Amino acid sequence: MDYNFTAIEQKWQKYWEDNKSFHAENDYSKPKFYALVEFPYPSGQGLHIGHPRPYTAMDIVARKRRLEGYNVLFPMGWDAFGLPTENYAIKNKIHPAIVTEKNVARFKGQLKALGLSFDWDREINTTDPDYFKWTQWIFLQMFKKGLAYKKEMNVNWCTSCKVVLANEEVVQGKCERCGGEVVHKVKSQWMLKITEYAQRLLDDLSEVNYLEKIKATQTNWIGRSTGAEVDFGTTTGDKLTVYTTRPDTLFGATYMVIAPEHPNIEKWADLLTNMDEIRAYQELAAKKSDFDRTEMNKDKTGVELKGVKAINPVNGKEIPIFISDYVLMTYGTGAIMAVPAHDTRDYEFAKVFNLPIIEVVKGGDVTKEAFTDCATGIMTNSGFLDGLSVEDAKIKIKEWLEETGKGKSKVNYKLRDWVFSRQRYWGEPIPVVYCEKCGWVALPESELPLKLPDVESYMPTDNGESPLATLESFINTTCPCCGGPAKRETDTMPQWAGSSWYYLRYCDPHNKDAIASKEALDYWMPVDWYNGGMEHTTLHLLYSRFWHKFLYDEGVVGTKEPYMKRTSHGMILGEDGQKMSKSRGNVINPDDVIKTYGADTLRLYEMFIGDFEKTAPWSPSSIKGCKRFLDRVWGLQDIITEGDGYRKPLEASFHKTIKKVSEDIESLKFNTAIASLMALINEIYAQGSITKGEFKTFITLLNPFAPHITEEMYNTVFGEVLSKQQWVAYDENLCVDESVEIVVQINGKVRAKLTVPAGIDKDKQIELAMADPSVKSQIEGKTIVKQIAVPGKLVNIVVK
RNA sequence: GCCGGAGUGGCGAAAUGGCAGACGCGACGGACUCAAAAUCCGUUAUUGGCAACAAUGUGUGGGUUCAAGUCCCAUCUCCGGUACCA
Repeated sequence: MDYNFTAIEQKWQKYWEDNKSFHAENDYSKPKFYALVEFPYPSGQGLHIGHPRPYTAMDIVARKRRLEGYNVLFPMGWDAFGLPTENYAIKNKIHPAIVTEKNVARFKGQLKALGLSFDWDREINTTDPDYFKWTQWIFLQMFKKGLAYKKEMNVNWCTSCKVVLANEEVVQGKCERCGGEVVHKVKSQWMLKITEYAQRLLDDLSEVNYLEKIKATQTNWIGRSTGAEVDFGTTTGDKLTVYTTRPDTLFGATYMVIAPEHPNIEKWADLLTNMDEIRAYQELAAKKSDFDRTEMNKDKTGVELKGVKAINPVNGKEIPIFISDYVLMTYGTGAIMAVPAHDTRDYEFAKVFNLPIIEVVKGGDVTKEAFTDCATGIMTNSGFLDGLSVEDAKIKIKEWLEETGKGKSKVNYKLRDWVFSRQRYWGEPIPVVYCEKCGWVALPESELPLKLPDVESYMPTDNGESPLATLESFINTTCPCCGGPAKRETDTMPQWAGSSWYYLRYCDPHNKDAIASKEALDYWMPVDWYNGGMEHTTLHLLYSRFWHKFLYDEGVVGTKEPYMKRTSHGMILGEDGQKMSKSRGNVINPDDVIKTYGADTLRLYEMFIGDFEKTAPWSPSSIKGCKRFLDRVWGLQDIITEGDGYRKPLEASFHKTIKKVSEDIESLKFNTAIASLMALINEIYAQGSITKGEFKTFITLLNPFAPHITEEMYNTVFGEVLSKQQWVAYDENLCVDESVEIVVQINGKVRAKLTVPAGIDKDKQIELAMADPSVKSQIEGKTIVKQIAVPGKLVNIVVK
């Protein structure tokens, strides 16, 4: 009963392509549905076996929506700027655009072989100048609004390759490519002020339907905290401002710590008597990579600033100031008040440097450890706060700070601005020039897109500049503002740029005058359902929400949020339960699977493999079960009989299965949807035949999962094209069998099973249970305490 | 440390508080075959029993309930993310 899947799949893929079967119409009167999957990075390795999982899932949703009568937009494109292509180009001295073209062709062929119902007329590519023109345009709008700015930043610098590395290229403190030592180096970088949108990015999570874990991850990443800024005086007459979430513990502040990079150190240089020691510590801290700094976690180090003291504003006491690398310049004010009694890090530091520890909240034992879990405690040793609860003390001290002008309430975020520069070739050029007279100036829009020039080598320069920096003809230009000589920016944008707005371009991908037409955006946006990897939650997903909100403020888009619903899929692991990798030798190639079993089987198996949201190991033997199922489906053609409706013994099963499949697709429970179809086909084979009406329903339900075989079979039997038909309906009333089996429990243990008519009421059910001979004998001579009945399910008789 | 998530047969996994193990894989037995593959039929949580059946069973220990894989408290292990964030 094997079927020729290769011929059938090629036939229907060609039919869909020739007939533009999945073309999203620009008919704005129809109800729309916008289904989106993350566009892939077209790597040289070709499609990974993990790619079809989310793609098939959303393809199923898209196909079902079309059958339900929606105008569906389900597009695909290429996120093609990026490092692997550039590294390949460097190594093989070939233009990255050529590598990209080759990789895209391969990926496209592979995706088409999966029978995914993308609208290929809307294909986009982030490296296409007609596309990145608008990426650059958005950057310019941000630049004009002051959201893009230059800043001196620490970057990762490989001392061996002499290049700037992205964080992803730094593995365990070493360069991913050469294993060389990676240190920090200060470079001027373009930054985007995502922090300006922190509160809105947080607030508007309540308006979207994302998985809870996605919301939680974004919330934690944004990291809002409330507290106060407190001004400490110093013996120099300057003030030193700290941020704290625990202003209530101000009386317990026995010393201060500032970041090694804190600007006040330079200011006080003349007063400090141990400057040599301080300098040495600063150098040590600067040399440390992020890796070393976290490794050094255990032992607190630091140096006291001798010659300057701070004054605790609440009691006028003079306290010492230290520098230590556990205080970060990038968070809060780069300075902290240390309350060793109620903060673990401050406690450790105080122990090392033998500093006083004053308990200000009762309840712990501060001679042994810091008492941090003290939200319900009572204040002590705290002057006017004594006797108050921590909660009340927070309010009172904030009032005091505001009244005395020594501080104020303050909200802080962990979220930091987005480092937007890359000293690389294969990215969008940043469309600004530097003029001695006018500073940084935006290119006029008429000069967009600013294309990448051809260069000799794609290798970054010796001092870490982009390869573009070697091209005098590219760099030297005139200032759009004053007409004088100016130099172009040679940094390019990060890979995240092109993917931050790509979903908008799909709405109107060939528009020459705008990102997309207003009508197209108003009709298609927001994306109704966006599925993608959890790993993009704090980067791509957050970045694109940020850009969308900016475009909303600019009046370009009409919705506050880009995506209404966001779900996530689990990874597919190797047969050994490990991540697939060449070195482990557990990689499965989708081309091989399609050749052996066909695309329908691959799709079905990836959906059947387990809970869509969880990781799942690949199983070469389990996929056979899915092929076997499709062979059995193919065999239905041999047992078709005339007839329209559902025959009695199968009627309830059909209605139940329609319901189950319809609902399960909506909640991503593809595995149980398929299981119910398998159960149904077992019932059909037990009957020995299937009517045309039953066949139609079965084939339609299976169509989103296995589109090729179902198109072929439908076409053979009915002479029509299934993807143009309608989804099937069920009748809730007909989902119940005429009679059902119930269990009779005695004291919670199953003692008998009865067949009763459906729709039976409680009393009747109890009556029937009590009449059962085996039940009768088992409760004989005992006292009935209670009788519980769940109609259609069970009876429980409690006896003593 | 903190934030997520998960612990159920030989394996992948199912179960609105109501028969634990649907569906699939594998294994075992049978049919077809000269034989094998494929296919079809049957069995398959564990223990005891020829059997009807009984007892046990969802990481561990408690609890709530007529009834707990599911709810509550505690605890262990694993996976993912994140981390001197004041």
